[in-house]
Amino acid sequence: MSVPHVIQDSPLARKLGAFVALSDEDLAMLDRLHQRRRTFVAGVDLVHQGQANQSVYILAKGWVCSYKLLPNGSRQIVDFQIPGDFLGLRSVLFRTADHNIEPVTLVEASEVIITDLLEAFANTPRLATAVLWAASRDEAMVVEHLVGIGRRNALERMAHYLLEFGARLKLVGLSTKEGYDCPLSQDMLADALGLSAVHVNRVLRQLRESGLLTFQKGHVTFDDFDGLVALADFDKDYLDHDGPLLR
Amino acid sequence: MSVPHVIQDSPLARKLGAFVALSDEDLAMLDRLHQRRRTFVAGVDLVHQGQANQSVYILAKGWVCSYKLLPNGSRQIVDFQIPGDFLGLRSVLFRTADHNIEPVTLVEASEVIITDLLEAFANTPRLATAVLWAASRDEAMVVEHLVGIGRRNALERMAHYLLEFGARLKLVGLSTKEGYDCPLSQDMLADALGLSAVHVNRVLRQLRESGLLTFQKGHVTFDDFDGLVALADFDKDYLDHDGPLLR
DNA sequence: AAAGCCAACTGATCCAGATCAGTTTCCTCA
DNA sequence: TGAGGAAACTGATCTGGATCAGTTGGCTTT
Repeated sequence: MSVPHVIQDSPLARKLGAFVALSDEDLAMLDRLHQRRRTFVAGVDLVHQGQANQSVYILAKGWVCSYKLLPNGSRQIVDFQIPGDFLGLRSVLFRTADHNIEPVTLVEASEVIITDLLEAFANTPRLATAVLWAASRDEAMVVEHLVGIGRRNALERMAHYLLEFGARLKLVGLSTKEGYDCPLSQDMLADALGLSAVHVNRVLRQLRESGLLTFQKGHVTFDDFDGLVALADFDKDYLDHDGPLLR
Repeated sequence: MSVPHVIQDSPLARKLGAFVALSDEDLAMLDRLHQRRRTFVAGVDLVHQGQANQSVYILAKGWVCSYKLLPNGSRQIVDFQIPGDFLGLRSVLFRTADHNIEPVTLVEASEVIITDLLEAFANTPRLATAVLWAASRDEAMVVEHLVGIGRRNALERMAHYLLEFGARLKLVGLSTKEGYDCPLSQDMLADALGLSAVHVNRVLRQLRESGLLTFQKGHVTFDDFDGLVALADFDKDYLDHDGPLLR
């Protein structure tokens, strides 16, 4: 299909395209999946524990978080989703039904009926491969998160986490070496990193005062990128190795 | 196939059978996958970070752990595998290549060539479904582990973790309400739970002295199962809900 | 322009768990 | 049978981060 046409430029297309060369058909298919656009306001749960969904969402704009509540009142945020990420992909494939999903900001997402998705996969296997690759990358991030909470101190943990967002956002064109916009409150960071909000505040100050990064007014600025990478022992490659084995 | 035959009773067959009614064909297929039996000695890495494998293993006997090393010398154990679990399933499907795998004990496992596995899946879709279900359950356990490290104190964390092993082992007939054999050293528990070995020791003593559980000489005994469940806020169901959505 | 709110920010104090520096127990093997 | 080694176990001390109890600053609402 060398007929010139408008190239789709959704965050998802960007992300997948960074690892698999997508054909025009693939792009067209992605486009079709983006039909029914929906909007969600911040703070209202999208998915509750135990809910069995019949559709997936592709995040186009805004941030979302997945968390679990403990009966002692505390909350652990397992992951954040940013534009280009799938919401609920896993809980559609399986009855995972295990955590809540809540928009952090005003969110725009495309609803995809599960059958449409499966059909798309059947017709464009390369797309399916790319999506599976993305899913496995998400899982690697959860593991890295686990390692961070288990064996890194607060400073390293924060540095690593904020660098990781940088890498993820860069893939969808929302971050540069300089920094990125980040709508997370210190409370949310605390619940993600297993820290108290008070300590998050101090750690952020410490990072700022040592000239490594500044997180203020919803914006993260890398003041000394290499210094941060060294402090956090951040492996720039782990989020973008060369794609899946299956082809 | 109502012809009487010897029913296969590998741990994997047991585990999968607990959630999906496997036909005789399914069982026969599982049997065939168990052909090439191999043995591994404790302590020698099975898979190193970055290694791309062409085969999977089905654990038949012994325990294995998956861990990551940090440059500061500490180790975070991400997960343990017990009989009936797959080793390296994920890193075959994708170039995940992200953590090391090391036998904790003498291990017996069946090597399965990736192509054989995929063929098996194609021929016995019910089996494929069951395996996917098991994989998603593994992922849920990693998330639960993350939550534990992030938001539970040492005592709850330990109680929860040991209860989880109980539930997993029960599925393959290696645990009862009374307890189970557990080959893990206090060091390994420490690296899994994000604690120091010294503290693991004290926590274990505390559990013993409060009459909840005894972990001695490689054996875990539940002295007060309900008390433990209450302390750990353990959801007995989360490891055995009713199976996958896909059929 | 005052009232109300929420997130960011602070200082003071506390404590769970780390670290250090051992001792004890048990198991193996020469 | 006794020497060596690895886990298990201990007491003493230290500390990273939690908790408590606020204040400050910026934004909305009326």
